[in-house]
Amino acid sequence: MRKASLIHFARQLQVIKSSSSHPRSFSSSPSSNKLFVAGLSWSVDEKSLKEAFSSFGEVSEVRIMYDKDSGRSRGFGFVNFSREDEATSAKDAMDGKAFLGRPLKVSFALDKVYREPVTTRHSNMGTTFTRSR
DNA sequence: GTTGAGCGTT
Repeated sequence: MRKASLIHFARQLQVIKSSSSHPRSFSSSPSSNKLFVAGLSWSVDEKSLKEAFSSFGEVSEVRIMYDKDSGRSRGFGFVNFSREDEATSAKDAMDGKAFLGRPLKVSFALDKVYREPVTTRHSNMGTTFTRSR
């Protein structure tokens, strides 16, 4: 068994466990406090997005992806809430709603949170080869 | 001065 496979499998298990540990509050979707927000206007920054989502709960983190070259917004970002019900209500309220002229597309974010660095170790005689992705 | 579905950095 490879290490990367174990990590992937553990992440899958965590999603299933978080879903099955709350049988009653299961709203037919992998609930999370992280929201994926797309359909943003090009001129939307993090502060305006946070101001828009702060009315639904306590926003802990807001990140908008900007282009490395031009520095302009790529039109999507992420909003972190302190509670899952806040994120759920915010998604339910803001999804499909217009924001600065464009219809917003809000959904739960995927757990692309930790990307393991590409550690290519040339040990002696190929002792340890750690390839990720 | 542009574009328009999507799942991101340490």
